Amino acid sequence: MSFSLATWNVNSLKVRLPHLLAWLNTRPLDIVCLQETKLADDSFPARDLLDVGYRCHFAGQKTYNGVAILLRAESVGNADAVVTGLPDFDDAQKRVIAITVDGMRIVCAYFPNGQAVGSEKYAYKLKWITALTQWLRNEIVQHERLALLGDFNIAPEPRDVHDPALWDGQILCSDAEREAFRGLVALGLGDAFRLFDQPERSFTWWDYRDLAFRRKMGLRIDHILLTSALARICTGCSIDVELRRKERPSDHAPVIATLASASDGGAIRPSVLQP
DNA sequence: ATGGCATGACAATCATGA
Repeated sequence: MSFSLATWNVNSLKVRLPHLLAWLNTRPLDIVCLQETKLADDSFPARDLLDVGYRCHFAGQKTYNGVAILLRAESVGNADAVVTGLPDFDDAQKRVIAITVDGMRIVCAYFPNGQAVGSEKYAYKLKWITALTQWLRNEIVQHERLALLGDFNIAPEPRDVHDPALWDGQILCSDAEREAFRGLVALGLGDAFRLFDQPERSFTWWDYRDLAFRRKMGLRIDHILLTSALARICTGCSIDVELRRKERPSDHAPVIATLASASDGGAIRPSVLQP
């Protein structure tokens, strides 16, 4: 038996709801983290998702940001210890929701974009990531099995960028952002995608403009990070680019990680977490 | 240096994204 975790920046859940429902019908993922829902909580389509078999937890606002975690009722238990927002970081922007379910801590995050290196939004981005990292340091102590999924708005390495020279030092690729990403990894988290051999030019976001998707001009900025206890039972991680091909797509494609169920005993493959 | 495209709020442009 296996268990799947996914993350997808939908760029408006209102517009992308048909895509999401069709996707979940053909591919029954167990836990799905969404970002940029852009919906106030009283507008969240909980009914439609329940009709296709998912219970939802969400923290949203009108127009901007907004995060949600969907749980497949058939295979996943009830959520506990729901947290929205970062403790000790006063912020009106809805970017974080965390739950405990089936012995796992699931953290869904929409990192700030940062706009431009040196801007006020860039400073906010770095401060926000510092607050996230501080909070997770304690969460990881309390939850051996923790997954951080979301739109990180960081391309961790040059190979995560279609044109590394063009993007070098730019927003999403600056030294401070990449250092912040390594700071999260240093908590004891592994990038699930890099636990496995992957095709070159694997990306999760492509600009709507300039036929960027068709020209394979993308960035890998959406990630699934796992503690070693989960990385040990992770059997695969991939990007579902098919959703980016559809009519009126999100500019992001989902990332999916597959875990062996705890009952399988775990030791599927050795941990390859970086020190 | 700027716009390209998409979304939402709002009612013609503007903020934001990455």
